Amino acid sequence: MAQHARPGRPRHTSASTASADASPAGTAREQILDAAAALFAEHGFAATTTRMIAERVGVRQASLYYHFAGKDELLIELLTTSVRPSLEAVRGIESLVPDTASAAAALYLLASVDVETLGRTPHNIGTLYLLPEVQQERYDSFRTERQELQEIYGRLGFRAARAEVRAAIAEPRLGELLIQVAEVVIQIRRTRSPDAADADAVASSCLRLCGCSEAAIDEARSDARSLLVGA
Amino acid sequence: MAQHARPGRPRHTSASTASADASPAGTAREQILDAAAALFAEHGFAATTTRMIAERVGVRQASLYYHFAGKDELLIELLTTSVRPSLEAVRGIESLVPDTASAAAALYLLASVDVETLGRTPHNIGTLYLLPEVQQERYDSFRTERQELQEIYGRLGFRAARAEVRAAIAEPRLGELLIQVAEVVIQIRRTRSPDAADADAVASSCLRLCGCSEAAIDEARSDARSLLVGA
DNA sequence: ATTATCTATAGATCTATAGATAATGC
DNA sequence: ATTATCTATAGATCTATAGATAATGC
Repeated sequence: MAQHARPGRPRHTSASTASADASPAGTAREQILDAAAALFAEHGFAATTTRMIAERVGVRQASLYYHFAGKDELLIELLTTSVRPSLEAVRGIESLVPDTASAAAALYLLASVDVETLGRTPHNIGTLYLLPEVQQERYDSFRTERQELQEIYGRLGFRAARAEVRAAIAEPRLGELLIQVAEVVIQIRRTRSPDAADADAVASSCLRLCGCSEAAIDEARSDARSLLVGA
Repeated sequence: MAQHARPGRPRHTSASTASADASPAGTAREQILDAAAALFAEHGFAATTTRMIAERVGVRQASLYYHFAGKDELLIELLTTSVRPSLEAVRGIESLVPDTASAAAALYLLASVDVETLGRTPHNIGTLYLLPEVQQERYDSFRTERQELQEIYGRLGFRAARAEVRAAIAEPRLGELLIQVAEVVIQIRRTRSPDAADADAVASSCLRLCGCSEAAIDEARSDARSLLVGA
């Protein structure tokens, strides 16, 4: 085993590592978070028991409590460390994009980055935001962040939109629609792995939904690529 | 009480009806299903206990089992009786629309009806399809139906799409995107009540996503209305 | 007699804590 | 001595069943 020998009583180890899973270890803490993420995403929060998590890691149920105060803390930690950074990555795009670039290029870039991020998170962790439990007040701060992302979509989309669309759909509504389009990746991942074609389809769809012409979309796509290289 | 006196031991009745809820009764069975729908949608399936359901109805927890074999049966019944019919309502649209009408009008109509239905179900019951539990094999038949709806979106959308879009996005992918746009209503209902402007915004967005021009959208909107009147 | 409820409770969890133990590291 | 696990278990549920009971209806 490449596992570096560390202090502490050894694990019970009964066929746990034998599982064909890709469990490249990491610290015990990371292993637990990874198992919890996979199970929360697949079964939901309430339906996932601490025993299920422990079994997947290969430790006894009670051992989780050496690393975490409780089940809630696992979800909080996952929302904080895995989902929040993806929002922050995206947050910079609005300011990063120079005024000379079209809003359409910025929106294309935003959607691409968002889709890319959601598409690569382990265990489709983006689903955690959709869990019914996260609707509770208790998780307000996380929903506030999604709200912020939605507003960025709204602002960029509104700037990119053609006049008729701006007249028909208010900015906040446009934000709701665009983030919804980007999050199709979460649904896609339930049945298959999204690829580059999906990323382009989603980003282009955001622009089409704003009423951009095909020529404008082609331009935005290539502008977005040069922005990405320039950064 | 307008409640018609029926056989059976009376309920314990401790301030249960005092709750400010709109509980226009109906049969006990209906009351239980209504309570379950509200709680499943708000807290999820696993996090909702049979005690919570019983309390909302105003009966003792064990009394539920006179009407239902178990908690699972409640979810099955809700998926069957409340969600399935909305799919069936929509299913007819594809065939109903005469060939003389544009595919764009048919897509506009489909999205409008879908949004209307999702927008009016009690307790935003459309969320039930999104519960993690419904991903399990056990509920395959219900996901198959959503799949069918998605295929209808794909076919109509592909027919309505302009050539450049058909070249860029395959029909099944288009279906995924369009159903995702329609289901923004479920998200909207978490914070506010969707209105007619939302319905038009969603339906128009579906057409824009297919690359339709504003003129084509205006025409589709008015054609959809006359189709609705004609039926 | 039939119906729809109730009370009481068994059996199966599930979360979290207490205290023991088997390693490493000084 | 410190660390990370283990075993054992308390206390709190939660689901579902058994059997009693309070109505109506014949």
